[in-house]
Amino acid sequence: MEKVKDWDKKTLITELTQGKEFVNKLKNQFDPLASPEKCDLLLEKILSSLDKSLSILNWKVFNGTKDPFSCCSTISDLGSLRDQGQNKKRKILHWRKYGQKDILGTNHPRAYYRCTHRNTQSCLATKLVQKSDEDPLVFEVTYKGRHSCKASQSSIFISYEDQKANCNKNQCQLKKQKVGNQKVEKLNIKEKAFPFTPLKCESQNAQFFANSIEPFTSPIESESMYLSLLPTQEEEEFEMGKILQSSESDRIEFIWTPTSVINSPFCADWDLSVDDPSLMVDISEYFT
DNA sequence: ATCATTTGACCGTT
DNA sequence: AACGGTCAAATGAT
Repeated sequence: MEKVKDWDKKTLITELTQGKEFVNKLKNQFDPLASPEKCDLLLEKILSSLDKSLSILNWKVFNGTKDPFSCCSTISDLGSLRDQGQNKKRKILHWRKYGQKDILGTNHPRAYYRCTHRNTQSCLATKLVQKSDEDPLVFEVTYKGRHSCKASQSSIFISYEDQKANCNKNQCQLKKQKVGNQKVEKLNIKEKAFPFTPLKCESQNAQFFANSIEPFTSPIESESMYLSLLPTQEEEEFEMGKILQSSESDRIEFIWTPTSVINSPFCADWDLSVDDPSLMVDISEYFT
């Protein structure tokens, strides 16, 4: 874990240093002979460095840690995550599995999850997780309903833009579509593209994905990852059971371009689960 | 002891 | 009857 922290810190310093260098270069471009293309390129690089740096810091912030370079975190005010660092207290996850089914015509079973606060706060959000038949590295996560629990009303979120930038570090695809007469969100996660790849990918972990991934309309904490984005106006209109007109144009699709996994500033953080036996579920056992 | 997961049973829909 | 979704007792983990 210490190595991860150091690595994380190094990444941040590297990014900021690079950014500074780009700014200096850009400064030198301010002569009448400099090409606008070169300036644009430098600007892009600067923005990229800043984005990456912010991603690191933002992750730390919304992960509830006081030390920006501390990997283990607590969101105690939400009563949702307990410190897993030194003491081995049980983590309270946001999702609880309540079933698993083999689905006709698919190669992998479908797992059913509901919000942990279903009974205590009548939160009816559920999600389904199923490994894709087309690409065994992809997990299809379908979200139904919105969270109404306290955690969902927390104000610990970062901005939409920052969150989206964070998501850019993952290779994922988010669709909003209709299943039956319900609108749901479908999130396809390519597990190999997950930023904790360098540390954790060998022990591919379905349970991890199932428990950690949030749709951006569900602003709640997650285990080791925070994909939640603040809901847009459009998302606000999206409610369970609310039947809206559906057409191809009605379907919203975000495709985030993959970025380097190894260089991702997120990488350092994904180690949270490494020492967590609850996350060490053999994926082959789970999905075959 | 408490909380989470597993898994067969059950139920509603088609 | 078959299927997908949920329940709940048994089991496992902390």
